[in-house]
Amino acid sequence: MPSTQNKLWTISELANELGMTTRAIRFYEDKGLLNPQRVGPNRVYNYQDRARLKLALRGKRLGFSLDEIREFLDLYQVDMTKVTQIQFLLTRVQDKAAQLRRQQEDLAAMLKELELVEAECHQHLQHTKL
Amino acid sequence: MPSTQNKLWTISELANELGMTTRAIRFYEDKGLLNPQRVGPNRVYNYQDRARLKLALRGKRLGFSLDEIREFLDLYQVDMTKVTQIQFLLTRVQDKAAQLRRQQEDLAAMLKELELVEAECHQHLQHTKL
DNA sequence: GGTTATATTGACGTTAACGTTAATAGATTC
DNA sequence: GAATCTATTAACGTTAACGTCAATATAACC
Repeated sequence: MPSTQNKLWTISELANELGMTTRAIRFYEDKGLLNPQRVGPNRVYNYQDRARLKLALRGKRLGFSLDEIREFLDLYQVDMTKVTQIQFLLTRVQDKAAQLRRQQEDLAAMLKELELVEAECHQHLQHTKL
Repeated sequence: MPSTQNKLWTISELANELGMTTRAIRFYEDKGLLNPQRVGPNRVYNYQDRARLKLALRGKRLGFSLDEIREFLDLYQVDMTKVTQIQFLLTRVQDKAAQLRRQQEDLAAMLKELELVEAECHQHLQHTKL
């Protein structure tokens, strides 16, 4: 039974789909974000690799460094049978979440100010129309 | 009548208060983010300069480049008497706002996943306690 | 079987955002 | 008035995140 999970991608297929270069993908591998299988010398990416890469790109859009993104991705690699590992994971997850909530506040503040400027624009344009 | 608006800062005062280096502040000036008065050769910052710098730091926390931050700060420098300038400003403000809303979605998604991981942690820890 | 397409590693180049001296000058302190 | 503090400009150094060749190998096409 062929599942969607069995699909495989070449490096340029992934690069095209996700709007990045093959160079960047290899660079991310150097930095420990990915670890695809090989077929001979060639890299081959599975569904999980692709998911990790997408998560990485989201991290980039949010302004995180590749080091931070690797830390983030590592949160999904923890052995959930070992209690000490889970406890460590928990505190790191909570730290990251707190950081993201601060970032949400920054974002909200920035948006609020932009909306003020927008309203001001509309006002002035209304005035000149009269 | 002395207003809070008349207060002035030296470069190292600002740097200390905002948790950055004087080098960074001068660098931001090179990039056109600031333009403080001078007293002799020395820079002197007023309330507005300080506000701009704070906005810049918020932009940094959100992952924007100094170029993007300058564009953003320039939105506050528009002559609101000239209709064409207002119209141009309006579209740029709306573009920026749209970008921030996409970023909000990314943030929300990331937080949601972290909260899932957190819940999973709690579950596993509960199990081992029994 | 020669060209074209796609892959690899390796190495050097580039841009952003500062850090880090260095050399200099005015202000303050002892 | 010698030393210390704070400021300046200028210049070179550094790290991250890739871009851009170059040399090479395999696969696919005609």
